Amino acid sequence: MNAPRKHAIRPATLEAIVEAAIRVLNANAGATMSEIAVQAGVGRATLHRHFRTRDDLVSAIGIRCVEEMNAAVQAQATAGQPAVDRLRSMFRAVIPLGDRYSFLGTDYTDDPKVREGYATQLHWAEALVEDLKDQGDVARDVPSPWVVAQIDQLVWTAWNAIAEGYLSVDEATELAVRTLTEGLR
Amino acid sequence: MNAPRKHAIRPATLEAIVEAAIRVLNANAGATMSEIAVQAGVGRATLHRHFRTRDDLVSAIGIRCVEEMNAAVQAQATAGQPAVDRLRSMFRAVIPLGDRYSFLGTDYTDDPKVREGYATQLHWAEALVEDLKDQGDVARDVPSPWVVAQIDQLVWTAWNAIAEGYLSVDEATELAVRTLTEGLR
DNA sequence: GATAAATGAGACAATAGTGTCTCATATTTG
DNA sequence: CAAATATGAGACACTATTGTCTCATTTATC
Repeated sequence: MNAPRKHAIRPATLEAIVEAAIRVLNANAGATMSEIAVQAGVGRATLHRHFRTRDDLVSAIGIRCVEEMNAAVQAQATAGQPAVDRLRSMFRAVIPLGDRYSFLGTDYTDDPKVREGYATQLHWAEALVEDLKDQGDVARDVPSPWVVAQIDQLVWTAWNAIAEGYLSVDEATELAVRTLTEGLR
Repeated sequence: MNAPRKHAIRPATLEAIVEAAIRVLNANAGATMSEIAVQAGVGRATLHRHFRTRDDLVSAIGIRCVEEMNAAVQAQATAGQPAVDRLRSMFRAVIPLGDRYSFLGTDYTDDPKVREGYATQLHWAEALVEDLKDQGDVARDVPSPWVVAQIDQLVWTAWNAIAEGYLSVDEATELAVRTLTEGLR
């Protein structure tokens, strides 16, 4: 089972590759293996040793990002707090990840695990929206898909605001919650 | 000046190429010239005859989309209506264009005309936000870049809702205005 | 209908990226 | 320190795409 296969990867190397791939692919969805290798500070051959093809690499980091997101989301989902507080917690946990998973929207990986992870997120978001409606934080006549989409977009807007430096994480989180429930009036 | 150069393009051919390019590139930012040619129903050589390189073609349709957007936006900006009504008119005009210019976000063209057109839009949006604040439709303590970003995102969310068929253009427009000002409570 | 020009189809070289391999070097592990 | 092995560097064949060119055919224009 745990046979020491040839070309086991060094943790530091794997980490460098994955982080570089996330960084580079978010900046440019069509980035080449060479670019990623350079940014990771490893040889191009090393990339191919551990991820046979480019698609394998893209899938791998897709899976990683989705799992990261789900972990952040579900860590907040357990508490028996009011729905708005869970929404706020979720925003605060997910917003800082904005720059890591934004490529998932464009560089769509067909990997079933990515789809599955995304479906999980969607399902959780729908449940939260249902709770928000129950509590009267969101009106019943608003289609749930609209609310879910809005939450998605707010994460991105918030991360952008932080990246551009005109809001702190807490301010952006608060403004996101406010935008969704009360609007900007 | 107007010397009849060789290889003047036929209007129908140009139209077919541009429309196909917009369609194909929105679906797949990395689409090849061959794919575009097939979708346009023209030979690949014809593409290169009128757009020397692939970048030229991408720039050209980038410019076209931005100009289209600006035309739609500015047609609504003239009237001396209240700010909210202008916001609503703008949404109704721009939302249906969602599927044509969404690629501008990803397949970023460095063309100065695209940048310029985008800057124009941004400038107009900022002015509208200022008016909304003056009218009390948007609170003064909300950073204007946040409001502008929110408007941007709402256009995309609204178009998506229409594409997925759960809202009409009018419903989506109304919901967008409502989301921005009153929130979803 | 005759002429001119735009187009389609295909051949072509050039380029860029992928994936494989080898061997010397560096690093870990005992 | 010694043995094992992961890595870096580079060569290599292969593929896909780009951009150019030519020539026969279609389309527009007079």
